[in-house]
Amino acid sequence: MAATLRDVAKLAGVSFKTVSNVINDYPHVRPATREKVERAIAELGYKPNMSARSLRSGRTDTIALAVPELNLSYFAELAGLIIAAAEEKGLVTLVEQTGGDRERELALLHSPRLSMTDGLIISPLGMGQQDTEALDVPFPLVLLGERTFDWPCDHVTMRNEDAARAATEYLISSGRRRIAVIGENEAEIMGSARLRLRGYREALATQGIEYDERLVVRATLWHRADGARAMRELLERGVEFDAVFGFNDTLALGAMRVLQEAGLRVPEDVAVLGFDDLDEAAYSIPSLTTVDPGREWLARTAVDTLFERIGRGGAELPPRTKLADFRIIERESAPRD
Amino acid sequence: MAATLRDVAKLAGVSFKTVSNVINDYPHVRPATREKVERAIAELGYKPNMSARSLRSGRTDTIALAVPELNLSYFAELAGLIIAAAEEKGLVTLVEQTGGDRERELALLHSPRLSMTDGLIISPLGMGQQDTEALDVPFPLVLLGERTFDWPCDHVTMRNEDAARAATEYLISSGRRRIAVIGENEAEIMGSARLRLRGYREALATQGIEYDERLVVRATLWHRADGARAMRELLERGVEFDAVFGFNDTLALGAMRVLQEAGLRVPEDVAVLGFDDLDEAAYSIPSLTTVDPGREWLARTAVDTLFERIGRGGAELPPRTKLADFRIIERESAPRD
DNA sequence: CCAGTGGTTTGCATCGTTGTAGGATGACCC
DNA sequence: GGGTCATCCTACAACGATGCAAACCACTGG
Repeated sequence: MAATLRDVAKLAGVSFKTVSNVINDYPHVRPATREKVERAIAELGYKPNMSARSLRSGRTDTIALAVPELNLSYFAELAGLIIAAAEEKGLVTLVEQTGGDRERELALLHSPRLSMTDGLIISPLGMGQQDTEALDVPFPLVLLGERTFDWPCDHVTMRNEDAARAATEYLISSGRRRIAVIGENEAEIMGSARLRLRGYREALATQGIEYDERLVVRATLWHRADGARAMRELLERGVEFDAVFGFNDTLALGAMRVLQEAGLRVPEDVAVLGFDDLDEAAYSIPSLTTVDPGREWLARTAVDTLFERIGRGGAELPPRTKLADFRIIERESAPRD
Repeated sequence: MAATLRDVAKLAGVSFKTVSNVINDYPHVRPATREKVERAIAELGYKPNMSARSLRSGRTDTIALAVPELNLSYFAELAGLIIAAAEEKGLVTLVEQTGGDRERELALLHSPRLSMTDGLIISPLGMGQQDTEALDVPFPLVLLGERTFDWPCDHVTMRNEDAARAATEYLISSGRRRIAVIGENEAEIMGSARLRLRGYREALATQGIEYDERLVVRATLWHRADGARAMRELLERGVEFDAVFGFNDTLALGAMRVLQEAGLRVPEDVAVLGFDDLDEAAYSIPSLTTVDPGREWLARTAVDTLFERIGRGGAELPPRTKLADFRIIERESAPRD
């Protein structure tokens, strides 16, 4: 069927190894020979067989990316950035969706499928500290998006806790006192939910505001519908509040929608603040004040970090943790004061 | 390093071929032998080497998916559905972003990278009829999302034209007469833009409404910001209009945002109708009336179609075109009357 | 007791590439 | 003219799996 090195070699009148040398830019090839070979390659439309190359060389130039769901805008935008960053390094990306499910995350780490890749970037949701051992894998691995415990691999993470504290303080400094949060999820041991909640509580404590758990609404998934549902629940509880901190933009936008349906004005009656700085946060009505967690930096750094480890000597590097800078993007839903 | 068939075989005391037979569920293996082998596999943590398997068997159990950008919610949601559908069939998915760029789309079709996959699902934007030949490729290919010309491969497409006509008629029947459209793009020869515009014009013609090109606003990319920009342009033109048909939801949402900033009420002053039925369309304020193009069906059908062609005999199947059903989802931004 | 049968296991070639080591060629110098 | 040394090219052996065909092993029946 498809042409192989040998076919090209026969046509060019050289040994098939010389063709291989041409393809791999081996320096000692006479220009005349190189040209002859290149003509033959063009004529036959020869393309190297990647499986054979991988088998022989051990490199696949492919990485795997595991995210909960592409349906979640945050992960979709992140995946897009990672795929682009990988491509710049000559890597293609294989995308897996774990649904944030611990079993599937663990299964993925042991999947034979990974032998088709040079390494994995995973954004885990379900795994907890008890799974530390599972991360001791024989291939390059970068953990993404969580400030975790002392795990034996590279992390590229955001300042969840600091950012949540800063966001809460921002709301407080703009005069809000009864700040609800949406997105709490104690099941997710290591996840952002816990860390963001902690940041929120720290800010309250620092500012001498009492923590009221009636203002905390759970949301295990962070779709827009979950934000809407959570806000309805909050309204039903009948607690007073003058601000809502959504643990991500999607939740915040869903919640904002319900607030407005209920006749509450944003930001006059209730300020709303999100987390992620999604594309759409700038275009909601009102536009959403949010935390930019440095997503682009995260994506690029994750790929760079993985790439270093894939290269030779990579296995010897000590585990590294890299933290993105965040900033609060002020928009209409929660003005500075 | 990693264990191979031979290591397992030595430990189990059988030939390495027997181990292969166990792994591939070859029927004639004595239960006792099978168990012995399985124990050895477990003990060594053996995982088959996918590159070697692919090289030998010619199958990779991997498909490639090419979309313009994951940053566009429509394609992110579509990609998520396709990856899930592929996984159900035991396939993993490699994702490429073309940026809707013709050169990159064409380059992809010739990429040696594809020899790592069993087939490609591509959602082209930049390619036109002049590229028909480029689609005559030696591997399974499914074209997605456009009603194209007579191309020599499978299409799975939506009824762009019919749906746009129905959407426009919907607006007309609700009493609107000056219907603006956002998203026109004549550069994209074969794309949805052209087809949706055609459907729009047909509806106008049928209903005896004159086509006014001042109501047509261009948008080459379909991000939210483009919708916003287009709406600003429309407002500056000073033409009257009582409805806006965005060629996708993202455009419509961006436009709606600008409308409201300008003090126009949706739907009282201007009705807004989108296309795609994104998750977020249900949660905007007001919620967005839109066309559901049958995305889930599209994703599943694309994978099924590719899968059939990957299987043996697939090359002999004639090119097929499959059309998804659409429906109009009535929401607040454009009530039925 | 041996040929025939069917289940079970094995040996060998092979997929298309790259790595290693060494052979051929010609230029250059003493 | 022979030795040395780049430069260029080639031969051969892997990489780890699967497909094919043949070998092996009970059994059975004549």
